[in-house]
Amino acid sequence: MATIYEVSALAGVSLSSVSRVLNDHQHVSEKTKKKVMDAMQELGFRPNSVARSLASNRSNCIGILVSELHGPFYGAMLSEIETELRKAGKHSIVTAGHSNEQSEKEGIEFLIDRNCDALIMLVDALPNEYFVKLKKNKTPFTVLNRHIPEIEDNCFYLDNELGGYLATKHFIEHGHKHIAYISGPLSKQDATDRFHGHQRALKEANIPLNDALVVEGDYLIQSGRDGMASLLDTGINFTAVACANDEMAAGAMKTVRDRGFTMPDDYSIIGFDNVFFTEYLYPQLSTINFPIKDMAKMSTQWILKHVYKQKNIDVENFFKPELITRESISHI
Amino acid sequence: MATIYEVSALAGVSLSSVSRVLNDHQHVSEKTKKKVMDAMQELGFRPNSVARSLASNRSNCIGILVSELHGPFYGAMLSEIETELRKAGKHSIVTAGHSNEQSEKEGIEFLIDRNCDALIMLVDALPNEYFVKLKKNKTPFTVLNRHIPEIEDNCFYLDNELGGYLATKHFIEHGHKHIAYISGPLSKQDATDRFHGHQRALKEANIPLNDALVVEGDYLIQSGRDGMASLLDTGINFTAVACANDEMAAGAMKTVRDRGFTMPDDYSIIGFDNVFFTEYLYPQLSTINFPIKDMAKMSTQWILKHVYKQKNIDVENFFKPELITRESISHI
DNA sequence: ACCGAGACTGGAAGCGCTTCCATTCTTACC
DNA sequence: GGTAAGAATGGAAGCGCTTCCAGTCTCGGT
Repeated sequence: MATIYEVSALAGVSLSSVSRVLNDHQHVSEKTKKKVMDAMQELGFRPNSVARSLASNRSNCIGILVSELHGPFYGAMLSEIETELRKAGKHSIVTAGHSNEQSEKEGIEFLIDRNCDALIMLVDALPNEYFVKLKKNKTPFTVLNRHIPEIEDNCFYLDNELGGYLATKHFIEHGHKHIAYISGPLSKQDATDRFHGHQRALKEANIPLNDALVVEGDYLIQSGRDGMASLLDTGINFTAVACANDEMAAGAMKTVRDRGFTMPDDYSIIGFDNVFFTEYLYPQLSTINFPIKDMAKMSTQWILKHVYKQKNIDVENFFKPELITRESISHI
Repeated sequence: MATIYEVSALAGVSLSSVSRVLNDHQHVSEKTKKKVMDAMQELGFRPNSVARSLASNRSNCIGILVSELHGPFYGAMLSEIETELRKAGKHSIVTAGHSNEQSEKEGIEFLIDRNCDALIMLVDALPNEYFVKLKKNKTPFTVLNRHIPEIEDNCFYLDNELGGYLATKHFIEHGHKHIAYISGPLSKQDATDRFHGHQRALKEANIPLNDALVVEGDYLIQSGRDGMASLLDTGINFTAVACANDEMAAGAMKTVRDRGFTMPDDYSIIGFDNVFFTEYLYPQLSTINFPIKDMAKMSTQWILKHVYKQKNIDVENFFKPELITRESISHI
């Protein structure tokens, strides 16, 4: 691979000049610019981005840390960020944190050590204080699906409580009074928020919360199956079940069908997130939309604005969930 | 961020010694090792990986190029690779090629320019010759889901023809004689291979191929819906439809149901790939297993063996598909 | 013709690390 | 005690680029 030296030699100009045209600096005459371009062309020169990054302390790379690389939710997010970044001529380096404090930390350090210009993170094990401290570092960052009061501007988050409320309220409006709930892991903020929304809707309708009708899952499909099974096993009468995410809803639907019941006649179900496969399910799953793509896009806008100083960018940190009505809920 | 200079000063040893302990070289006494470690600890030193990479021409990073960052198929692959790599203390830099020749090429150059030690690619726009040429470069690589005869060792691929054969043969064994086919984009090798398998199974059973019962899709769900609709609209009698991937199968199922038919009684359906959501569908989709995780894992093993010289690694390039029987196929 | 303000260009010092080479220190052994 | 092989260390030259600084050139204005 040719280096800038060879280009400079072939073009008959100095290193600095080559560097200047490489970086599109002002104060380079058209003549030398052309000479350099031709030489680059001839040599098939491609700048070594590692060297550039070392010398300039700039990488044009954004580090992305998500819990997992698979799954509909993270997939949508990654894809959106990558697309937006590429439009702006930036690149993404993505790594996974596996919902584990140690490996989340390693991931962040890895990205910083690779000289990323900024970070976009969606993680759940690291505590808030970590991010508050991290802000003292030089690498700017953004946090998704999390509200950290001390660094609000860096956060992009959804009103999860409202989402939970909307879901259960929708059931109530359809005449349901006995509503079960399969929650996410209550150690996570979004899970508790969603659950609180559920409780608020119940309270508003003067329906007491029946603890026996609440089970805690882990956001994975199996826990939806198991959760629904144990709900059914209680023998308590209920007609609807709100799930804290779509995966668990899919699991619950499976159990309902395995037990010989139908949906939505015997049981109405609602999910949360509105991931792509909710439309493939039968019946199609009503759910709460989590505008992850919008949030992902917005967080890259934030970076374009704050890190690369692009103008005319408006940033919005707070997002509202919306009810998506499909076929999984019946009137009573 | 502290540099190696400060460590060397604090520890009272030379730069070289610090570097030696950093790289776990032989010929460093326990004493100086300890001094250096302590100094690093005290300064919270973290090596600048960009500088290391520039100086050593090694990055401990593997570049990964996939068509898209979302989707069940790529997600599974990315996740598997990242996990395997991390186990070996390596990192991944992932980028997307968007099934577009230009941007695939850019992606590859980006990864090479970032000094990746090796590449893992799953792309479909770039022609075979590109990879044959690429092999002359210094960066080793691996290609998934593609058989390029000239560089067979670098390829990890599935017997797609066999998969197509297995699917249709399964229908035939269940008494189906009128079998429709929704293919992938026939410009892609895997799509034509799968289709050829379908044809072979038909031929073997002395069933003539009815062109009117073949539609070409693009592997996306909508084309499954549309494909099934136009199949139904032909008015030709058929009882089963083989789809070249699961997404299109999900789309086809949707159309079947929208038209008021049931599965598997009115129509039997089979997919291809065995992505995670096939189990969520109703009826659960029978399909052909594409061992993408195994292939992803194997290709990282290849890299560990050839790039990082790890021993005791056996590499297998060729994978066999398997039939997964679930609920979407009836006997006739 | 002269001056100064920019425009343009080149030189050279770094960015933070690795690694080759040379030097010094140990140790085992005769 | 002397020697040589090998272990341990330090010095210094890069890796390929950016960027500051200083010097040269150009040109309009007087």
